[in-house]
Amino acid sequence: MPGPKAADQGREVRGRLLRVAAELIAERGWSAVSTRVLAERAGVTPGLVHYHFSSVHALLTEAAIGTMRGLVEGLGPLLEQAGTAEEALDLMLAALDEHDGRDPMSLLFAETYLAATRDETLRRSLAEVVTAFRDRLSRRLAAQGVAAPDQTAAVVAAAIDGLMLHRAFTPGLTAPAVAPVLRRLLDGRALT
Amino acid sequence: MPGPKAADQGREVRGRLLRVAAELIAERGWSAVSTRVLAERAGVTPGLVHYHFSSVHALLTEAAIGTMRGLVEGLGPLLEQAGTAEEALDLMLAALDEHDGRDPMSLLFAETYLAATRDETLRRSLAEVVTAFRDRLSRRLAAQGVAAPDQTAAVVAAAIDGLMLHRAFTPGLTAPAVAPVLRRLLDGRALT
DNA sequence: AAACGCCTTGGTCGATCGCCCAGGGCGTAC
DNA sequence: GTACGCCCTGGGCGATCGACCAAGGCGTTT
Repeated sequence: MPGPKAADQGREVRGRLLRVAAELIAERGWSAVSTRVLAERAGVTPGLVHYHFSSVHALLTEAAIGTMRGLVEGLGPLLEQAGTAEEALDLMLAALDEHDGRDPMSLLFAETYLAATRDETLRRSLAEVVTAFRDRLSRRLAAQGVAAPDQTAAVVAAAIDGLMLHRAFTPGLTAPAVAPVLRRLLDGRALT
Repeated sequence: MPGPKAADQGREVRGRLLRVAAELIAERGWSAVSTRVLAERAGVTPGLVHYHFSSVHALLTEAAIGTMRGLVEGLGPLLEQAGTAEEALDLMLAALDEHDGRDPMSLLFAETYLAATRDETLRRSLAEVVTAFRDRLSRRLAAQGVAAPDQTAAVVAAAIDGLMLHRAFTPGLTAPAVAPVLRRLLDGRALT
């Protein structure tokens, strides 16, 4: 058996590289994250990056998907606690208020969306994460009698993402401003 | 006076570089468009790029803003012709149907949004283009008695953009599927 | 003590990057 | 016919890129 002490340190460094990668994707953009900058910020030498990961792209993929999955799965339980559909929407609006389109998490999402259009593997992983969240939201809406819950959940999720993108260059787009409009999306109770 | 013939050819090459740049932003991503690839596809030598433009970034900015402005201003008159708010929404849905999140135009928009978060000048130009369109849509909605037209227009525009992004990895998100849900956004006529 | 295994270092490879510049082609104005 | 102005070429600068590899540190197992 190899030394467990060294193995622990190795895992720690690997995790640090993943966290740094998520930061740098947001700061510099997916394709501008380089081996050397990653290593420097993680406090290791460049060679280590290709020891722990098969390529920079693989590191970025694991970092992005892992971070996004963590956030989405953290949001899930909160969604279950929401009594009404309006409360569920309020939860999404709170997320909108925390992210102005230029913060690390917003940028990580947007960068990953774009990178996914050019990489089949990433696209599948991303679809998994987003679909899982959308299904949770859909079930929540269905339980509240909202019509066409799947489509409604898809539109709400897309609208929140789109609003974050637009907020980056349209400051006035705050949660309180758009909340009344978004609430109309839940008004389809008597329809099909 | 210099030869008008040479000047015309120069303008032609400049325009070709702009068109090629818009293509490559979509194909490779904003920060992965290089001097040499631009020149090769435009059928000129690399040196010409820095003759017509001060930098690659300046070329990309002019190409992106120009293309987006062209599309948005082309959509404007169509919006004016729309009799009802529902018809205006149908126009947006038609745009959604033409773009699946992985076509050149969708990617150009998304890439420019992201690049704008890292460049003040680009951000301002982009805000100008998007705001102009949103104002047109807002006036159209206001004329139809939709409540909170500004906020509604902002949400509709953001939702369409967000849906395009999501369509890239969620194929089922077609215009017919989400149309009934989006139509609820226009139902705020009796409210504030 | 010797052998083993994992983590880590530091340097090097060829390729590519943005940008610059000396010089040639060519039509127009003197 | 000579000079001028614009367009364009091709080569070259230093910097940076992803990936690779030989060598060493070090705790664990024999």
